[in-house]
Amino acid sequence: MKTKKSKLTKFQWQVLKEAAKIPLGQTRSYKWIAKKIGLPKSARAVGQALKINPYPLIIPCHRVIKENGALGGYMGKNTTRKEKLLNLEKEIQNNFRKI
DNA sequence: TGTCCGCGGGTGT
DNA sequence: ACACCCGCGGACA
Repeated sequence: MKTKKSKLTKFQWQVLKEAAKIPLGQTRSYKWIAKKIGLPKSARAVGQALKINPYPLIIPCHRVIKENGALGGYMGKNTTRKEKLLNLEKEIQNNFRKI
């Protein structure tokens, strides 16, 4: 992927924004976001958008899972990353509650 | 439960 | 402009 312009399309931003709105420890499905941006059938494009997200630190792409509950994929099919990250977020929630 | 097709958009050629 | 790709989803066998 060249992405020499590093400029994402409107669609991409919509997906990233919705993903960024996902509360800590919460999860959303690709379709959920797709519907949110007005394209309920573009779950695929949503996943691709999250994949190419330029700000993985602020875009909780690991919070986005499949509609059937599966983690879908994070790096290929290594859903282990997602599980760990989601579990970590659970701890973060717990920390907030403690404070 | 496993496989196939369709949908929507991206990127490369 | 065309073809292939993708971290899906739903239907069908």
